[in-house]
Amino acid sequence: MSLFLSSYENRLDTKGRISVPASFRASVVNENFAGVVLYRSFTNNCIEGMTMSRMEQMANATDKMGVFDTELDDLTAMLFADARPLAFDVTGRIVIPADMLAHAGIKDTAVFVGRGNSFQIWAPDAFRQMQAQALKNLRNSRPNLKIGE
Amino acid sequence: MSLFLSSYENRLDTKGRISVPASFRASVVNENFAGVVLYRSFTNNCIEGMTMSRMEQMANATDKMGVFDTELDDLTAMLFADARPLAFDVTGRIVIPADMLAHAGIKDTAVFVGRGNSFQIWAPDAFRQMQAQALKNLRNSRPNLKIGE
DNA sequence: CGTAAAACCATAAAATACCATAAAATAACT
DNA sequence: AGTTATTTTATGGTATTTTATGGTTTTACG
Repeated sequence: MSLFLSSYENRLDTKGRISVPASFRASVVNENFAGVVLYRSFTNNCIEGMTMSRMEQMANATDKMGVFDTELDDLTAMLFADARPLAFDVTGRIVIPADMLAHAGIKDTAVFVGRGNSFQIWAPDAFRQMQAQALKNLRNSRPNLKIGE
Repeated sequence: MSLFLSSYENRLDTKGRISVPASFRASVVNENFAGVVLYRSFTNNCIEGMTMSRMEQMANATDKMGVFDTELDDLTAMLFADARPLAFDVTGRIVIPADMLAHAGIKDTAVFVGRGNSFQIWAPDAFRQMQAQALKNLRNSRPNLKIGE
């Protein structure tokens, strides 16, 4: 799976349609499902997005942690219940459900934000605030991510 | 992956295109993605550059640390959201986005600076200043790099 | 029906592919 | 080695395609 990188600010039209950035669509082009899966973020006022196959990976990962693991109950309850598969139309647009837009405070413009193996959708001002804070945090304490060989 | 070495000063044309040094392109020739990934440096007024496969390694590293790991949130928020994959054109040029040029203070000329497994892009004067300072620092306190047993 | 969703059509701007050339580097040949 | 021939590289301009976005028509369906 190719990565979701960079950020793109697109507009919703009167019918609620919004173009998924072309480069994001390219990350999905080899998938069985020609679209993305969205769910409301647990941690931020934003929408989480990923490919269907990654959703399947997460289902497998929860299985590995034990089918009756109580800690995962809440996660799976939210995650899979809230997740909505949205197919692209012919020009690469989706219609984001109204409750998701409300959760992220999105009105007429949204930012698609690359997160590597997944992505997020933010309201523009909330996104810029989050970015500024992240940069601030990073400058205070550099995280130790090792790549190795 | 072969190393990014030496420094090259190239010019941007009116459309913002700039040739990636041939020797840097040679370092990417075996990659799936024929281009480089750039992001704004967190610490310097310059642009960081790397290969796509290195970017993928970072995504995999974050996955291993846990999908909902909070420690990496800030890093991934900045890194993947800001990273831009830029494919070479037929003659080996890329178009560096305007916000990145602004961040590095680049106008019509830029310096590609080898950094081993990665590289940087600087405005010429800022680069020379940085080099001078680095030399000064090195003369004051020699680093203790040991090779072999 | 009437309403929502999906399919279809159109277009300006932005991104990318294409073509051309001079300078620099490399190779070939006295 | 010195000169010439060939290739590569950096750089410039133009043409074509893609993308985001808007509107309209048709289909699905309660």
